[in-house]
Amino acid sequence: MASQGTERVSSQQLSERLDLSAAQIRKDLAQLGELGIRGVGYDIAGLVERLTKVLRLDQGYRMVVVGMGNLGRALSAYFGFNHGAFVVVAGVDPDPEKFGLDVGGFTVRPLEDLAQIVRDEGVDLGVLAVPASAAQESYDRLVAAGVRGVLNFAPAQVQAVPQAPLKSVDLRIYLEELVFSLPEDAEPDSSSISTE
Amino acid sequence: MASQGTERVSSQQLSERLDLSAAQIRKDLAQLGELGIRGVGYDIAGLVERLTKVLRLDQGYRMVVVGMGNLGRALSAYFGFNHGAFVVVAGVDPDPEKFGLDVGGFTVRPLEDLAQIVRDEGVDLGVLAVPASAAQESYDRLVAAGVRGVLNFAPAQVQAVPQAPLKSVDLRIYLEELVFSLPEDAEPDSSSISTE
DNA sequence: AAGACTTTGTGAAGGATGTCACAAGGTACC
DNA sequence: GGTACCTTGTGACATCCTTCACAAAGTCTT
Repeated sequence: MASQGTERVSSQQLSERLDLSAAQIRKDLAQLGELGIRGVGYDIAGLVERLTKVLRLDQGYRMVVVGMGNLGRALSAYFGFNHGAFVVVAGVDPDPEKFGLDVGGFTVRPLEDLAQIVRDEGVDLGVLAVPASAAQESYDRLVAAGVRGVLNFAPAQVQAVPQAPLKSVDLRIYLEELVFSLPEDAEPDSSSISTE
Repeated sequence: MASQGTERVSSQQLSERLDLSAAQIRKDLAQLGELGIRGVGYDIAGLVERLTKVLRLDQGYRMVVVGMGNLGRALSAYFGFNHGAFVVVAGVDPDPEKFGLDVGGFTVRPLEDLAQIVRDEGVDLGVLAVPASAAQESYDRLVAAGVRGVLNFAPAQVQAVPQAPLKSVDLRIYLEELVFSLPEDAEPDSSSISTE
């Protein structure tokens, strides 16, 4: 909305866009202070500014991607092209054949250089795009190198420490959620689920 | 657990693994019928079987990936290697330079062939790995071709029809959630959030 | 400037969700 | 077989979250 030049928005309009009730939106936004003006609505620029600050997106975050396979390269491109608060500054891999490979923006460097890269580049966050078997070790390396948080795409249980929060994203879950939301075409045994 | 040969599990053990209360797990599982045995716990094989059925993962799902850029290829590999309920059977792209490109398992085909591919290959689901600007059109094409559901990775608002549910995954959200969970090192203006 | 119309912020009510605690049912060991 | 010990399933309770409804506050038109 802001990029389209709109100046104001009502909770009613937001509710339609976000598929929430208008009351819900007002309650939520009121938590951040009195952002709206009665009879008028919310100032979009003001909302963006306040939310950006509350979500801590008013500062930049520098990231390193661990694992430069298909997923690692895809994530680098996905996050790297972003002109927002996030920028991928480096990618590492244990495979020597990948060293020096250009992935648009930077070249792949050895996993061993991780600590040095984090220090030199001022890296804040790590992204795990490694096989499940290497997830825990990679997380530990990132923490030892000094990152403040880690986003994990490996389907593995990783034990985290409080100094470096871990957020895991298992893409298969979304496929499972999707098939569960599918309209069921004549599935007779579903009656046992929806008991009262 | 099943692949490790464990036979039984208690709600207590599950609660530690899943970071939920034991009572919560019992309440949830009890919804699916009396799966456990008092004094013993839950039979893992039985749980897996019941959950697989309830989540509708007892049937296979064939998928086509639209957009064979970095992300499309990564997702194909990610989902395709999966020996579970999901398998990627084809990938399409509008760019003629990509036609015939081998991405492990299949070769990239023209976007125009989509309808035919869905018909011939018995495709159930579509995966959108296209730029945001092409998301809506790609969704419409998938629906016209006859898929039953779509998983969208483009950061765009896509209007869906009830016959083909849409699930959108915006990877940037997870970065934002991660930074929000970061321990705040001396942020003085956060006091206005946690009022009372 | 007065009245009709909007739209926010918010107490109160209602609904949904999670926790507690215990009876019922099962195992294991002597 | 009896006793001590587990563990599930579940009503009752507590807590959290959402919706409702309306006063307060602003705009616009005449």
